[in-house]
Amino acid sequence: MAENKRAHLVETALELFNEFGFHATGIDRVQAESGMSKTTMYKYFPSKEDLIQAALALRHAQFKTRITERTAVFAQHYSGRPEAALLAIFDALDEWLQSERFFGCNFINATAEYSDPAHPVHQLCQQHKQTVQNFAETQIPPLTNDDQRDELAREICLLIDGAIVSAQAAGHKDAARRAKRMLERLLEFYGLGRAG
Amino acid sequence: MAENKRAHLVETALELFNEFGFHATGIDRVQAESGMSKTTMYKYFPSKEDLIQAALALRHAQFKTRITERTAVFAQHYSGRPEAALLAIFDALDEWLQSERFFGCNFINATAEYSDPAHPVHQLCQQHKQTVQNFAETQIPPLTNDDQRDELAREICLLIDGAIVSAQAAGHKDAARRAKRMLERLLEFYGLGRAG
DNA sequence: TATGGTGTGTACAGATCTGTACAGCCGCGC
DNA sequence: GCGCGGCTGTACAGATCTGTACACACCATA
Repeated sequence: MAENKRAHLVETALELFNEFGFHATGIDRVQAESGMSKTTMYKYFPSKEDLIQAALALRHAQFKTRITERTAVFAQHYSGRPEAALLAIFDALDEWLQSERFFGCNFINATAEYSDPAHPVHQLCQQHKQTVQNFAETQIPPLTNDDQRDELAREICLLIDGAIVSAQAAGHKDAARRAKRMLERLLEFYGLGRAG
Repeated sequence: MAENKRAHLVETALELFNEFGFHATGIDRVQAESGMSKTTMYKYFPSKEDLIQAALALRHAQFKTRITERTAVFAQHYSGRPEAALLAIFDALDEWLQSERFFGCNFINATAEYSDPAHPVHQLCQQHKQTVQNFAETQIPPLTNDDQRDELAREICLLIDGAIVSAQAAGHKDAARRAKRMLERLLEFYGLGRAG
């Protein structure tokens, strides 16, 4: 029961932080929506800061499993093509952007509220983005040049972030599909496209 | 003097909102840093919400003049090329991302704190992004197809937003230059590149 | 000198936020 | 039954936030 309570608290906090932001979400509201007492809450998380970091850690874990799973599923649609996994990343992204309760990337939103690079929250965001880049890099089929791998991975991240923000701020819910088309053209440049 | 005071208030508020976010920045701090009394402040802006909207309006105005001017300047470096203005947009972006006090796009940050699309602040953000897209579209050289113009403009916006977030959240200060390289390859697809 | 517009300085009301204190309840092993 | 760990419920301290009130100062113009 103990870990259960703790997990439920973090999940509730994550949802609220995601929708309303970190400063705008009060501890009292997390407590009310989680349905447990303030005492219990402060037992597991001695401060709001702890709760914020736990929520981001949860989000990071959720992301890793989900992106891995969904990418693997969607990659099957591009049977045999070497760039299958890369395209599948954007199908998974599309699924997310179109989802009911999409309020942008928690980590992007967090950097908006914690601009100081020395702040722990900001650093969690940087680590998350690095993880995304690493994941993208592992999905890139063999290339002659290692620098190219790194560069392509960064370009993919740029497209991902661009799609997220286009969907969130401009309301372009089809942004992931646009990013995917852009990627396909870029891959041709790297000799990885349909023509390559 | 009157308009002067008002302008100074909005400028101070904008800087603070940009660095620390909207909810985390208190009225008292704006008042203290602006150096004027609370009474005067509330005379010009009856509520914090008014101040926020005025700050975003100022940012929007600043953006429009700056992007127009800097793009015109940088476009001269690509003398005669039809895609000159498009490339210049990313030079102007680069200048911004590299600047001392860069804390991301105010409007992206605002949507992080005001997720409700019906909220006035969120709508200001959407309008801003639409303006960017319109500006990009006017910089596109003649294309046979109007749908292509619209699509290319959206792709440019996606690259811009991606670059901003890469610089802000991942710390990739060279993101604008990466986005520009990506654009150059995309332009070849549209028959607008060096090869086209 | 009188007046009115503009701004200052500050105290404060009232709400809300984080975090603490403390009395009590419930279920489970002994 | 009894003790005890885990949880509840709530009151409250102390800080901070938005917004208001009010007395006063400055200064141009009549």
